[in-house]
Amino acid sequence: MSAPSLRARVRSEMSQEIKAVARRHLATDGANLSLRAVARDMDIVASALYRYFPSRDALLTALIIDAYDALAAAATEADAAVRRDDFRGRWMAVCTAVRTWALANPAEYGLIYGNPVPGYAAPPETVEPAAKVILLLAAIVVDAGNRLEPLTASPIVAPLRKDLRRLIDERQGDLLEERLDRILVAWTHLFGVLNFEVFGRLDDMIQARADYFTHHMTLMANLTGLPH
Amino acid sequence: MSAPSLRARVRSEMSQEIKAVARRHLATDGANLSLRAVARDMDIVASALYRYFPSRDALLTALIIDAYDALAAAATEADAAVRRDDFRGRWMAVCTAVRTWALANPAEYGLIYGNPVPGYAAPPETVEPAAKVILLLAAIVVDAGNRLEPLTASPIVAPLRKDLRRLIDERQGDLLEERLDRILVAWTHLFGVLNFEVFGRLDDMIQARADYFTHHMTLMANLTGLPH
DNA sequence: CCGAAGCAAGAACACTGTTCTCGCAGCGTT
DNA sequence: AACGCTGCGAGAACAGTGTTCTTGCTTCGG
Repeated sequence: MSAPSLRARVRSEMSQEIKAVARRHLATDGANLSLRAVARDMDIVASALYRYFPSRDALLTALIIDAYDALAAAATEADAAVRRDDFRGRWMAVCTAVRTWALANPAEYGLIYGNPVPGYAAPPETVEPAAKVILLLAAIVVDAGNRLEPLTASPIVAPLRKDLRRLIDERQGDLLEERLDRILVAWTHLFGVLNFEVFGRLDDMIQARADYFTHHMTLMANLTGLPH
Repeated sequence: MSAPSLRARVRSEMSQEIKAVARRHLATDGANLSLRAVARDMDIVASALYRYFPSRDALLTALIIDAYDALAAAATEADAAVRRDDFRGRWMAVCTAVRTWALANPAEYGLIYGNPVPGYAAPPETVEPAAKVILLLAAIVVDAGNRLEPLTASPIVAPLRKDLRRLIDERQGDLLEERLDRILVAWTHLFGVLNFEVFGRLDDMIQARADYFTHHMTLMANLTGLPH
């Protein structure tokens, strides 16, 4: 592997800096950041940005991909830091890592879990990191294996069961439909709470928001039958 | 009460039509609809809109308020159509009414439950209709009274308990903290599922989406102890 | 019937994303 | 060493945006 040419290196650094500046603008202007404004911040003329990103949407897409990757990385790292057989510890570690990242990067979180931008279709690079969190949760449950607690009965109707079966088979997983069902409930809830918290819907409702979050995700752990 | 002057009437009709056209544009352009475009659609020059709304943000605000009101109305109506002592029936009626409205008006739903717009602070007119759904759910639980099932134990930490107590007292409600806690869980979950569904995150994951939703909200009814 | 008020039109300003052209720098090759 | 190619930034230009202001016209109330 040869050393990258100087040109290539400064090009990559430039791309990174553009994204960094754009990320800063994201925090204040949300998804409608201005290309010309980030160009101004870099003492660059707006058209120069087009050497690096073919359009504003492309820049946004790059930011979205980075956000997915960063969130997935934070969650994965948190999981890896806990003893493998401490299932509840891993569960809470993943959940709070997602929350911490979301609160630290609310604009980027909003970019990936808020309103989808109008004309925009999620590029294929995002599907794998987007699935990462739920895969981590599922892995914890699978690892818990026969130590899982039995589930409170709640019948799953046939069509839904088929969807669940397909999802399990697609990944060649070893999981009961009922169990995956609860994982989906927990996953849904995780981002449900976070949307409310990050988007400010809990502001003058709940002060003990960390406790609130922990409590919710503990209930979800119970619901999926994670051992105590 | 005197009849409104002709001027006042056409003015109000004009405002309504502006909002109607804007709503149409909302569906395609999302939150960044163009004032000039809605003006064009009405064979009107853009500056004329300023006779009715002082700014684009004001128009968006009006749409947001309308959306809150419409959603609250749909939920209230659904609840009212069910026998008072059919608690689970009322619960599911409210939930599916919210879902039906959200799926029928995805753009407006995104406006009120998606990314908050950057510089924007929710006007006070929105807090009451915004709370409507959770109040309806709470009312169902309160009405169920002593027919509620006991809750699976899950300790609530002191600071969070204080928040719950305050919320109950603010409305002079008759509710245990534990019970309100579960209502909040269900409320969070309701909009968690809907965000995923409306924003397309379930698209190639779950086909039986109505079943999925019903199942989730049934689990939530169980979790809050609604009688069968 | 007349003055006041409400309204729509149009021009203007400061922005935006995007495209195109034009020079200038760095690179590899003959 | 000189050439040309390629990547880059600057600048002008275009279409479109939100917003403001001025200018007339219409409609209303006294």
